[in-house]
Amino acid sequence: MPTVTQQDPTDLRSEIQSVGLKVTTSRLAVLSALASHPHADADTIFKAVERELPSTSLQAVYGVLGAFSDAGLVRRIEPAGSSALYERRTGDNHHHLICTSCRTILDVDCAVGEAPCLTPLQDHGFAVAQAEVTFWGLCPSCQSAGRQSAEQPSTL
Amino acid sequence: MPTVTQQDPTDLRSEIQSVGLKVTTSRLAVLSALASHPHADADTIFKAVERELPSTSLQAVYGVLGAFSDAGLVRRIEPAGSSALYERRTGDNHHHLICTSCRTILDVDCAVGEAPCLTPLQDHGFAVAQAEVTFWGLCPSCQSAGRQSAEQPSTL
DNA sequence: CGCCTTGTCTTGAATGATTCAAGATAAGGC
DNA sequence: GCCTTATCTTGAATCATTCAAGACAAGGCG
Repeated sequence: MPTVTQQDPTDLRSEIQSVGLKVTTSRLAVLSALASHPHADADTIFKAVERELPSTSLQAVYGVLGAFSDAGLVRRIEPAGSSALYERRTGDNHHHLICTSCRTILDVDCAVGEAPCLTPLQDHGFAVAQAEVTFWGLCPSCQSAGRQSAEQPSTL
Repeated sequence: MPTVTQQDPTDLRSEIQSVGLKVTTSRLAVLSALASHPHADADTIFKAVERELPSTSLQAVYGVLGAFSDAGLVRRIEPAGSSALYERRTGDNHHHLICTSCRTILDVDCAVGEAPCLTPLQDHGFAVAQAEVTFWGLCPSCQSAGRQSAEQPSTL
């Protein structure tokens, strides 16, 4: 087998096995593609995977991403105005900083330690399991280019 | 004209005028429907409006909601797994508490005063304009019914 | 080491939310 | 009350995502 991944394939393999999923070339390729595309949608991952495995179908990518999400291997986010995006960094409840102009996405550590934002002011009796925080703003390069927000500006 | 709204129609009328939009029966009906459906999607509003104005089209509702959003009259939110939802409460950057089982949505005041969460730990040079916070959990009645989360549980 | 079961992938098509476009209509300034 | 222009109606297109049926491959077992 030629060099298929930028990362030790053994790691990817055992990562998939550790959650009880069968190891397939599609799954290895999707996991590898996620490493180089930290916040990618299904189609972006499909195009990346397709370069190495031309027979791969978009539906297979959806299937793999779904299985990975269910298994907790990847995290699925759905920012307003985007299709679903997938990322490998899981389990730390980090948040996101999204540029309203170019839609660059960066990770932001959880604002107050471990699970900070977990407690809203009024919980209305809910058993809160997660707080999802998205910061919207202009990234440095869009600021200097004088670009304006395309979304999510009027809401504040 | 018969009684069309649960709320003083004059208020609705001036609210629409105040943002420089023409006052139409569709717009009055949509704004009124939003009062009784605090976090409704376009189709729900359409069905409510249709009861009073049978000639109304879904596309008109989309158009009205789009115009209201642009004008800042209503706020559009897109929680993961939902279609777009609209609410009248704007300008206070409040947050949302969503039941992962029945998808009930409640408003939560901004966690730390005025615009608290506005400052992430690392802003990466972004000009942050808004912080959007969504709390996911089980509502009281789903807890006592022993229901489980349908979404968004594995991510924490 | 090869078979068998079962999960996964391919192909093809359906769904649902949302948007686009063209012509008909109504709001509101004059 | 008329005219301009924004809005609404009707009809259709788009996009992400999911469903379904059959072909295929992973990995446990003999």
